[in-house]
Amino acid sequence: MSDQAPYQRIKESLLQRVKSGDWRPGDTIPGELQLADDFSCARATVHRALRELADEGIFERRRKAGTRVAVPTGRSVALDIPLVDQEIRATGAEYGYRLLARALEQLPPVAAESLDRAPGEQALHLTCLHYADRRPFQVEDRWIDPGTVPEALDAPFDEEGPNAWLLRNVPWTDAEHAIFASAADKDVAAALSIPSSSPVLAVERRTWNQKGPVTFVRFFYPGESYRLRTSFAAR
Amino acid sequence: MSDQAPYQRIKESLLQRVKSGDWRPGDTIPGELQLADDFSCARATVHRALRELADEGIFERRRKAGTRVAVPTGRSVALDIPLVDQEIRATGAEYGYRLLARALEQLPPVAAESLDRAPGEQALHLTCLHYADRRPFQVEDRWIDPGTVPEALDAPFDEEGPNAWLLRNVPWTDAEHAIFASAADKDVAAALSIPSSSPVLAVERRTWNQKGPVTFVRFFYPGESYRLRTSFAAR
DNA sequence: CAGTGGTCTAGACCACACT
DNA sequence: GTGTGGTCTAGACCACTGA
Repeated sequence: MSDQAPYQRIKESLLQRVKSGDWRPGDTIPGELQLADDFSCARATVHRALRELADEGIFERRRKAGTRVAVPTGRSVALDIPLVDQEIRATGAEYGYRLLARALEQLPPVAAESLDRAPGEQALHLTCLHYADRRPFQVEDRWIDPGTVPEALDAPFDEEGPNAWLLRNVPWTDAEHAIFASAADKDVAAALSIPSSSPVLAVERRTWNQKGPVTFVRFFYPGESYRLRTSFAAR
Repeated sequence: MSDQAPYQRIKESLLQRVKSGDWRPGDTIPGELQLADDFSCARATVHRALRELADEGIFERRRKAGTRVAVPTGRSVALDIPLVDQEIRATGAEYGYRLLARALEQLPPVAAESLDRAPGEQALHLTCLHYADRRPFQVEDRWIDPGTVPEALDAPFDEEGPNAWLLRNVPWTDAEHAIFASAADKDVAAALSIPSSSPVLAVERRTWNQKGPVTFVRFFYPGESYRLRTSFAAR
């Protein structure tokens, strides 16, 4: 269990030199040939360690100039946006689901734009509530494009959430996310059992597959009580 | 400009097969030797393409079992949390900075815990406002640990924001982020020129270096008007 | 046990960017 | 020009795991 690949040991060793302050931001570190000699391995092995650390933002590499320690900025953070049911069960809580509304409706402007359609066109609108230990955890406000996903018109969504159904039936290939804060409107507040216009955290997702826009969804969480976190410090 | 490395072309080619629906989630794709033959290259070249796509969550690989197309879940999203001034200037707006408060104060419970200190101990507390085109864009509420960063006690922070100062003087090596929504308290609301208890998006960051906790900071953005976005769809 | 992915090596050539 | 990183190859051995 203490056994790992050489390139892994080299990565850790190099990272340690950075974390310990031995190498500071801006410093140029030895070249690949030098390091290969130090670690008694092939240049390709050192190269892989350096490349991966550069991908993680630890180093900056330039031909001829060499490899330098990057200045840490608060950049790219890997955020996990897990499936609700898994997220809830992971905390040990009991997961519950309820369909609040399901109807063919005219697309409001935002949803229309996201699905690349004209406002007023019809789409399947779903409102769902996800519970953790019987307490409201998340409200899901979803639009499904009936052009791309005609099968959805026949799905009841009363037992299984649309997320799980879509993953099984209409896998997406592209997605975009946005995160923002807003004031809970009447419906969201009622569903979450919080005062109207309380702050809520909104996670918005648009997905596509090869046929076109699949779905536009907003997840609302009660403010303060829910946090998106970075699983672990990358560096 | 249409020239790229073989492993890149192979990555795109494989990705295309997934995006087009040629290979669907759960499908097992050909083995490395087969693909190496198809693409007329060494197995290592194909291996790199497959490994990177697996790292990106497109494939799942298991010895003996082979490589399969992964079921897309809404998982790990790479979020950019850029430096405020760069973020503002990137939009073409003029960046402005103002120090609102600077004092040695007793740590409130949350900040104390983040800095791994007892509540009531003293730390440097800064409140700053960042403007885009002379309009309030972000409020920064920061605590700096005077044990780890004694130099900060001598820094004025009246011209330069603490973020830039810290990056230059006390690079961190580890960081944790959390994102949540909250109601603007009196001070934040006043600074951002929004009604009290309006929703704000909060980004919280704790950083460490080899000496210990460096800083605990919360950035507040007006709700609705600010969004954290994924730069591009990974898949 | 056999097949698949995981890794390493030694050598080679190339592309870029400093000097 | 020249040194650095970027990539490819051919071959090898290993480790895991499904049949």
